[in-house]
Amino acid sequence: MWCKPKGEAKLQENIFKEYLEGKSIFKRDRNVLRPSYIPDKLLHRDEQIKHIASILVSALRGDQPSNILVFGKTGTGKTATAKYMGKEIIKAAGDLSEPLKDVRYIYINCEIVDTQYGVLQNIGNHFIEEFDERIPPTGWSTERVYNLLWEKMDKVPRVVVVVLDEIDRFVYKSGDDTLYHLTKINDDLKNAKLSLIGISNDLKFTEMLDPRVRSRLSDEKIVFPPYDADQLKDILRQRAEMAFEVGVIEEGVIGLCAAVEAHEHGDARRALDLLRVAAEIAERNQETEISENHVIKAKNKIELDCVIEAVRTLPLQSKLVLLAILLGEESGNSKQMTGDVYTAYKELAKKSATGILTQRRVADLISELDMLGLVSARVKSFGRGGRTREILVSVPLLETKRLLEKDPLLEPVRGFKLKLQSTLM
DNA sequence: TGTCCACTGGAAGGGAGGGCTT
DNA sequence: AAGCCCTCCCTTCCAGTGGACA
Repeated sequence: MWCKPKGEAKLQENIFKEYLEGKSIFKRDRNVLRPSYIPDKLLHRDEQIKHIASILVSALRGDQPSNILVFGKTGTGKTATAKYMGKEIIKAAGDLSEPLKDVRYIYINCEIVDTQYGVLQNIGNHFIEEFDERIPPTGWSTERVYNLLWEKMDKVPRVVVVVLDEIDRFVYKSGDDTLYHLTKINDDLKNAKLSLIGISNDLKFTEMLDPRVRSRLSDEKIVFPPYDADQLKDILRQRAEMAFEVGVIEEGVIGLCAAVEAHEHGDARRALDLLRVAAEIAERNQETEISENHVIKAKNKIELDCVIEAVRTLPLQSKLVLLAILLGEESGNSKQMTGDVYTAYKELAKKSATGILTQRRVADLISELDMLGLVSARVKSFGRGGRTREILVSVPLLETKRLLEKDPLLEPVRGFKLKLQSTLM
């Protein structure tokens, strides 16, 4: 039985009091500042919304809309628009005087569901009422899932729109077999019709597709350009009005948030995060106004939090590789090669009593660290010195090392120093 | 111009693990 | 319990690469 010590009970009673009693900066649900919130009106995306609507309207007539590929960098409103279109089309289908059409709009984030089986299972489970049971997360053959999905989907006349967000990730990871089957499924369906919307931030991914899939998938292409500073300002202002009381935001705060992100990426998602975190910092300090200073603090916090989260969630072997790179840098070798890192890694792996991976695998892990932005690894040729990656650390050395050494599994290598120095140059 | 280095990066496949069917 | 299927992580193999150097 767990008992509360008396003193602690008193502390717990009061611990939130000062924060609860302090006036909140937020008017209501602060989630309106989260990128996942879809407002009733999406700003500066009229053209794209109209274009998609002109294609999807076929669904409301019971016909198959053309497949669509949507391109644009992160934070340009692709996902928000896709979800918004989903809300609108379901609403429009419900408003039809003649309730003849069953329109389904299925959104799948391929960053989360990135296997062939997963995508088919996810679509299939949207027709749960027509199955006797759910399709299990694993265990069936992909063919079986596909056949069942096709059979159940085709039971009644309907139009199914499947949105595959981050479709490029899915193709890179699992190939285009599923897309081939999904784009071809209409040949076999008698009652239902399926159309696909692929969302990608990589314009080149279609090069990887089988030509048949490419031509079927990209009936229509829509590009989402990055927002400029003025557009970001409008978006921030729209959300700020929903989120904050009047007078909470100091003059210039929204402009600064927009300017920072417009300068770097034109990314609305990050601009909203910046504003939200700035507000949270102000609130935590029990201040009643959000100032430009809070925005600057928020920017630093977001950057550091990203690094901390990325490092913390790395698998053990990747942590060892990153630690090897940090230790190499610490020992004065600021431009390390794959060979240097592998030598250091082997020492660490030996000491930590984990299995030692091959150099081939470690090279892949270095690429992954590069993709996460924790290191910068560029392939460089040194002539007779060979061709290899030159690896530079992109994160604060000491903080990251300290963070890694906190991992209990890395306890055996805590305080480890490299004996070897690079022989390069 | 050919050689050489130290890899890179693609492909194939093994094995473990998780979950389902028979 | 055995067999099957899928995914993930990893190894092994090997052709290809870019630029310095002889």
